[in-house]
Formats: sequence, structure tokens, C-alpha cells
Amino acid sequence: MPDTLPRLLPVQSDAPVQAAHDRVYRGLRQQIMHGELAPGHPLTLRGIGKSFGVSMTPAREAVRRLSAEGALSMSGSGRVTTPELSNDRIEELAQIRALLEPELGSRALRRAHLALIDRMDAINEANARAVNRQEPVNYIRTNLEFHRTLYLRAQSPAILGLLETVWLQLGPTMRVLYTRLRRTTPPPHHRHILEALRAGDDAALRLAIRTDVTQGLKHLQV
Amino acid sequence: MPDTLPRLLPVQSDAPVQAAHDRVYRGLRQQIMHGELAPGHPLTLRGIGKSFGVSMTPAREAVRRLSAEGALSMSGSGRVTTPELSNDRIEELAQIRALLEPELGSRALRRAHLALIDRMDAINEANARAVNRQEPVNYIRTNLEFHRTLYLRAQSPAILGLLETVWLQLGPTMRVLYTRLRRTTPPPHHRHILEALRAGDDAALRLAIRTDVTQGLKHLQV
DNA sequence: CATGGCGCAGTGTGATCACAATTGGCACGC
DNA sequence: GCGTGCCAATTGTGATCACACTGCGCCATG
Repeated sequence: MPDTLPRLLPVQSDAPVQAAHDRVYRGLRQQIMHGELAPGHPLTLRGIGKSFGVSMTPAREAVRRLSAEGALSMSGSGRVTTPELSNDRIEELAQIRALLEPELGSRALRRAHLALIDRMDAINEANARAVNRQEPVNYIRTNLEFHRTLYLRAQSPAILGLLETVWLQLGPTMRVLYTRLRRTTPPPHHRHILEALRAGDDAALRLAIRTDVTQGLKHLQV
Repeated sequence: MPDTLPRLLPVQSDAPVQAAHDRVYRGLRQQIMHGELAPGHPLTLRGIGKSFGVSMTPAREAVRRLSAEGALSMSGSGRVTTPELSNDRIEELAQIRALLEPELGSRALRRAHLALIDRMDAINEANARAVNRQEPVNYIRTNLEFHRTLYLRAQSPAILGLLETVWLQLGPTMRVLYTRLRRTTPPPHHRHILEALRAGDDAALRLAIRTDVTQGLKHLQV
């Protein structure tokens, strides 16, 4: 039932229009990483296909790719859900963040200039607004963006890539974390991170990042 | 052309026979991680399908999954090859190993008992034999098995999973490394690792692992 | 009213097909 | 001899279909 888009013309000239499976992948990935889906949320290939206007084939490929990254879990019979992480798993993922992120921050420190810090400041303010307005998805999104903006300067794509898969796995859990302790104040350690950056203090930056990362996830113990 | 296997009966009683895409995934993954494929080696979906006796569909899913893990790279037009890593990339992956593996070793140390160390000793001897016989694949396989045997004791599946994707990305490159410097002696630091384990010396173990990991990949600079 | 069995709707899997894009080689012309 | 354009074979993509399995609800029975 190809109702939504005729899709008759080759590609309609200019736009390379990324492949369908890639559109689906990106869409789902963002929903998961930003905590739009609760842990254990069930998904079906036909449902995904319908919501993206494609058939099962691209949906299956996107799901396969995401489950390879740990963003989705598949039951023995192939049923797809967002992962429900055990406490041990959460703690382990937090420890990975605590291992990788200070390293990335340290590498970025040498390359950080004022414009970068200002940009992070702006993101941090957007984060504070999301807290005030009680918007979980915007909170998670700006929080990750704050960290990613810094880490991009580390020029270490492999490490950052690994870290993003960790964030991805934590996405649904982060949503629970947020809704459980309705926080009213923005993450306090972001200020310390910015101060350490301005001061060019490597040790302080590593500590601030490590604390920021560990802090949030500590409250998640069931 | 379903020639090889009739596949008429439901499942032939007992064997759950893992799904076709999973068989293909495992097969390819092992070939890549053990260095059976050189960097830049081209693969085709139809070719993979034929060599595993399946159609393109499971082959595509396996390829998608592997490329999500960085074990295969896909050109813009979808052509699939094993990755040809840049020097920067290799160095970065080595640094990730140097970050994760000492941590895993340290965690395993508390749980390591004599039987484990004996098993690692045996694997190390198999590794030495592979060196003498100039068998690259067996060398890589036993080398990884040596490390994995230790890290499994760390009881940290998330970290180990991340590390395995790093090993996977390095697979084809390891093959080049081996054939370039036809080594005639086994990795010297494995002995140090075993000694530190027997002594229960955490600092020495971390150093030995870090050195072992860094050592090998250092010689790969083009 | 509880419980066990049956059947149907829903779901993932894998094969196949049509199609567009890329690729590689070959011949032609400069 | 070398570059250039074209053609055919190859390749990935996505839709569709048949099929087997799972899970759940419904109904009959104790």
C-alpha cells in the first residue's frame, strides 16, 4: 500500500535523499537517545515501517543496526523493545562514561578556545530552561549536547563514537531517571566544568566531568 | 535456487538452529576479527549469501550489523569492504585498548584463581606455537583468547562488549601488522601479565597489559 | 468461579523480484 | 599512446509474499 509517497521519479534531481533505512535509523536513534521511549517499550517492524512510510525491509535493517549498538534489545523470538537495564548494567555503563569522558575532556582542553566555552554556556542555559519547564526530552538533549560540544574538540572520533553508543543504551533509562527525581535545578557540575575550562586546569576538568557523570546516574539505583 | 538444503521440515525437532542472519553474522565476524580478511577486501551481498547458502536478505542484515560495529565500512553507494584504517584511527583504537584493558584486568585480578592462570598459560603456549609455525590467523586468535580469558573474569559484560568491537575494527589491520613484521618470538609481555597475576600485583598488571597492548600496535605506523 | 486448551491475529524471517545506480572495460577518436 | 565516452554486467535497495512461530484472548469444562 504505497499511499503516502508515489516515489515514481528517480530521485527528483538534486537531493541525494539518504537511503530509507538510514532515515529510519536516524529517527529511531534520536528518539531513543533523547529518552522519548520508556524502557521496555515494544516496537514492531510493521509499525516502524508505517510510521516512517516505508516497508518492513528498511525498518528491519534500522532495528538490526540499533540492536547491534545496544539501543534496542531483541527477545529470543525476535520481538523488539527498548532495553530495561539491570542495576549492574547501569553502573557499568556509568563507569564507562567515567572512564571515557574525562579523557575526551582533557583532549579537548588543549584545543578549547573562548568561542567554544561561550557556546557551551549557551547550551547550558537552554538546559536550565528545560529543567524549569519540566521538559525531560529537552533536558536530556541539551545535556548531551553540552558534553558533545566539548568532546567534538577532542578530535577523537573513535572514542566519541564509542561513547555515543553508551549514551544510546542509557537513553530510555535517563528518561526514567528524570521523571523519578523531578529535578528543579540544573546539573551543578556543569558550572565546574566551564570554570575548569576557562582556567585551563586539566585535573579540575577531569574531576568535574567525572563527578557530573557519576552524580546523575547514582540516583538511579532501584 | 535453494539447492544446498531442502529446508522443508519445520525445524527438524531439537536444534533451535540459530537464525540464518545470525549464522552469517557470526561467520563473518570471526573471519574479520581473526584477520582472515585483508583491509579493503571487497564483499558483495550475493557473494556472502552464496558462500553461506542463504539469500541476500540475511546477508544484508549481517553486513548492516557488522558495519554498525565498525567491522565493515560501506562506501556512499553501499559497497562493502573491510576497513582500511588511517594511522590516526589505529592510534586512537590502541589508546582505547590501553584505557579499557588495564581496567578489565584489574577487575579480573580480584577474582582470578590458579586454574584461570593455568588456562591462560596454556593459551599462551598455543600462541607461541602459532608464532613458530608462522600462522597469522592462529596467532591473532590465541592472542585475543589470552586476553579475553582474563577479562571474562572481570564480570563486566558491557566493557568487554565495547572492547570486542574495538578488536573487531582492528582485525584486518592486525593481519597486516603480523605479516609485515614476521615475528619469531611470542609477545614478551604476556609473561609479565602472568607474573603480575600470580603475585596479585594490581599496578604491575595494569602496566603489563598497557604495555602489551601499546607495544604491538606501535609498529604499525605506515 | 477458576482453569486449561484451542484458535486466530499479529509478528519476525527469508526468498524473490523489479529497479536504479555504480562500476569496469572496451572501443573510438584525438 | 592516451584520454574519453559509452555500454553491459554487477551490485545495493526496497517492496512484497509465503510461512512458521508466538502470544493472547475466548470459550468450554470441571
